[in-house]
Amino acid sequence: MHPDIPQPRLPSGKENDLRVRILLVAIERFATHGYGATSIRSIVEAVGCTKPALYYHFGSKADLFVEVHRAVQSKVRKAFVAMPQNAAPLAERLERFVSSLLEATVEDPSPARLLLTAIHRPEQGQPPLDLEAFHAHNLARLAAVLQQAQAAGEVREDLAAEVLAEILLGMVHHRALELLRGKPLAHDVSKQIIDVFIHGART
Amino acid sequence: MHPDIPQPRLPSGKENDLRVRILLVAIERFATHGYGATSIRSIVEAVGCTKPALYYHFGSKADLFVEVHRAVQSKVRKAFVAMPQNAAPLAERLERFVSSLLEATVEDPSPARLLLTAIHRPEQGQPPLDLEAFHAHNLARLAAVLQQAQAAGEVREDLAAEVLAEILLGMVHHRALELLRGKPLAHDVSKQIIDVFIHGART
DNA sequence: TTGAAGATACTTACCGCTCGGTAGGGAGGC
DNA sequence: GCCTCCCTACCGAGCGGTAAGTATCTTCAA
Repeated sequence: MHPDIPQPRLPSGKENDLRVRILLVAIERFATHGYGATSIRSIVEAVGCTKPALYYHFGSKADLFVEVHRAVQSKVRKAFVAMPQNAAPLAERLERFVSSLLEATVEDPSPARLLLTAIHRPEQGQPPLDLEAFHAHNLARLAAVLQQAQAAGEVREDLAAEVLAEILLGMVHHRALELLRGKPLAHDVSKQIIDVFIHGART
Repeated sequence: MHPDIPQPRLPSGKENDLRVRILLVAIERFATHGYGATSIRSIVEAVGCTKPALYYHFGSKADLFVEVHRAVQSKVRKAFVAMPQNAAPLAERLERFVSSLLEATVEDPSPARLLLTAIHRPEQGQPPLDLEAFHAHNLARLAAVLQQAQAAGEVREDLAAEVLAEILLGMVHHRALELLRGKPLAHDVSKQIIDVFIHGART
């Protein structure tokens, strides 16, 4: 009835305002500084609330971290799921896939930072996350596309599709890591990566 | 003059026994847990000395960390320097290079862990290390080999040698990261990587 | 229509612990 | 007597987490 009144309390109105704000700040902080080096104090200071407010919505630092990962994983998973539905030629499918991952990282580096760190550099004391399953799922998606290309005679069959998928994902991960370090993307970087992956470095 | 006398003090005799022991433990700890999560207390406990003993030999935690990196970088640099002197065919040179890096990592994962972490996940609060220069130097070594192969007509020239070197190094870094996560090396993994790098995934 | 009960969503103020680092002293060789 | 090398004992700061109180909204009996 009075839509522009401050509406000081309650979830219903704007979907748990403070909880969402904490989560967004936490994503950025955990992504930038890691688990151990991110203090609850720094989060609540950035949000503009107090510690018990945070502990009211998230039971502990570990719980908050798990929640952060849950939010980010579901977002990234979509890029991997969307790929196989594309019906274009192999090179173009792979190129779009790589491009979508890299450009999403340019727009918002936090998910990539969070996931790559959690996979390659889990910290002691941080809660377990089962990224193995997440990683395996994404790898399987990519491998399925390559296997399909193997069946069509476009891709060599002496190496398993999983091995090839692992190699390609390695190229992408590495380029993403370089991007996170600050190296800007050339406009045709996805094309370059896929071209080398498919045709190799030979003449 | 008295080379085999115990000589309980002073650097000369056994090269500063305690200092070396601290350094070795610190390499392993910093590599395993990172800078922030490694406490001086845990190091001296593992070594079997006290904090002031450590602070006597290394002025601060940051200084110790820099010293650790200095020791490790000079070790790894050798693998990159040794490669170009090899006069075998391209595929074999690259394969040996990859193989030497990966197998050194199996023997002692600390250097790889330390360097890859410092490059991809520097922590706030940790001292600056100028890994940019280290990374650029290693990349240039690899690029030089590829440029030589380009001149010999073995490698495509539409992509710069640096771009190809970056891609290959990405494949190696990624495989090393997987190794550090626990995925064991297949006996022919270096061959697979180089084969895909040179010939691509196509049929 | 009201007003007490209760749930919700926070606040201020504190706790115990671990951290990097140090003051000051002592043992032993030159 | 001095220098090297290392010890015991301590410091202030920052950490994750909490006890206890408070303002606001919801519910429902009188």
